[in-house]
Amino acid sequence: MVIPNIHEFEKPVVTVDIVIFSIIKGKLHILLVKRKEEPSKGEWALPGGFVKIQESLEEAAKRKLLEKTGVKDLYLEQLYTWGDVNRDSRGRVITVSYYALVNAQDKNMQLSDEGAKWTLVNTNLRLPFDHSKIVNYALKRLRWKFEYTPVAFSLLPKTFKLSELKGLYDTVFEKDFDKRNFIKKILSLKILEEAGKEESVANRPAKLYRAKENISPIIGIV
Amino acid sequence: MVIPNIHEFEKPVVTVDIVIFSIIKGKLHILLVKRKEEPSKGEWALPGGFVKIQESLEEAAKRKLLEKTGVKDLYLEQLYTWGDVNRDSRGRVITVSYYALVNAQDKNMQLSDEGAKWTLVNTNLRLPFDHSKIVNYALKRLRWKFEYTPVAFSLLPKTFKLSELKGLYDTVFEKDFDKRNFIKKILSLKILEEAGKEESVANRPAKLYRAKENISPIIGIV
DNA sequence: CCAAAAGTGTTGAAACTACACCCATGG
DNA sequence: CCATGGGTGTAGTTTCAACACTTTTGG
Repeated sequence: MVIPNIHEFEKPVVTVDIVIFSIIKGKLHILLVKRKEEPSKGEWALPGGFVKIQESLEEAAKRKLLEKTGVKDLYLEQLYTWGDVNRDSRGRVITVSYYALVNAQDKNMQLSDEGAKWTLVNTNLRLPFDHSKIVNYALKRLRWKFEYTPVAFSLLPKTFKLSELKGLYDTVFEKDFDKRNFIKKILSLKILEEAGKEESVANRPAKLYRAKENISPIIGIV
Repeated sequence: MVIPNIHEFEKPVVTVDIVIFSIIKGKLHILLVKRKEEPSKGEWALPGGFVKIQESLEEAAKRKLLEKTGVKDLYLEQLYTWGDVNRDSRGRVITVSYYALVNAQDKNMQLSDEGAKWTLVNTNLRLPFDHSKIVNYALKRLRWKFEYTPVAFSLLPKTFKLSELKGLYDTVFEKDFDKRNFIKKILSLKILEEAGKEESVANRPAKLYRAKENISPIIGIV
């Protein structure tokens, strides 16, 4: 068999960059890391790195996630691939961006080192490279996913109160949904099942729910 | 300034592959080209090729489109990036897939050569590499876009009859939408304006419409 | 006058919005 | 008994789905 030499071409470098979302104190945050190398050394940027020749894109993203957060099982989805010629001063670098949802209560969760921090999401974050664009894009996608799929549960512990779920939607959409309508809508989807009650709280204890096992991906919540 | 040598890593090859949709005789087709090289030489596959070191991903996709169809201005959108380690027998090849919508009535449209053909879309196309997966993914995205955005007009001539627009939705969704409800819905969106009447047809002439200039991207049609 | 495609309204069902008060618990 | 957050129903409005006949034109 003739195998043409596809390696004659000058090749770009391929990286992955990840927007890691989590809820900290009820607010939406993303993980940033302090860059250890030029360019933009010392600045806070999205975690990411080179794709090894023997790992798939998703494997590369998972490897980075594990390194930075210690968390293995989480929601991970490809976002978009950014390939402008001059997006990186070191040369031609194409980056495949991903976003991930991690549950901050996860017991395995721990930031790798002092060079990582959770930052409140807002659309005016100033980040190096085209990372601001990537974050804004991730936020759009996250909202879309929340609206049409049951992805929200990835940001919550296994069992949760409906008020926590509503709070999550409130934060993600920067709205204050109507409590009664929200609960009505969610329950009508039949994707939740009851999972006991809150205990020893200083007020009426809330019912707990969990997501059913095989819930369909498209729901249409908002 | 210190510029670390990011070129020490073994680098993958990056290509673009394009799913080019068009409507031929009222049916949804995609463009396939006959491969001139191994692997899968002689088989029909998606048009695509290497990304040059000095062009963006989108430029690469546009270049390929122009080569294959002669059409310059069209709807082009990135789909997904496929990066499994063994997706190409020649070595590590990452492909950024795009889809494009071309209006088959476009006067610039002409297939480049005998090595290209329009093929009726169905979900059982057997194509080399992971191209079948890419086509199915493109079809999903196309439906979503049709449902929520006014992208359909990219597949029609500048002015068109509502029955043509409905026919397009019928094909894309493999349904037969109700004529009255469809027209009601489309007109209620106020994204169309009247543009005269059909002439010299053997039946009642239809009103023609065109898409307004600045229509918002999200509509919710179906 | 015939064939062909265009055009046009109504009704019942379902989904959505807005809105305010009582309940259960711990301290 | 008080403070805190949990829980619940209705009515008006809008959107959606189903459905069939008449109109205009050229031949």
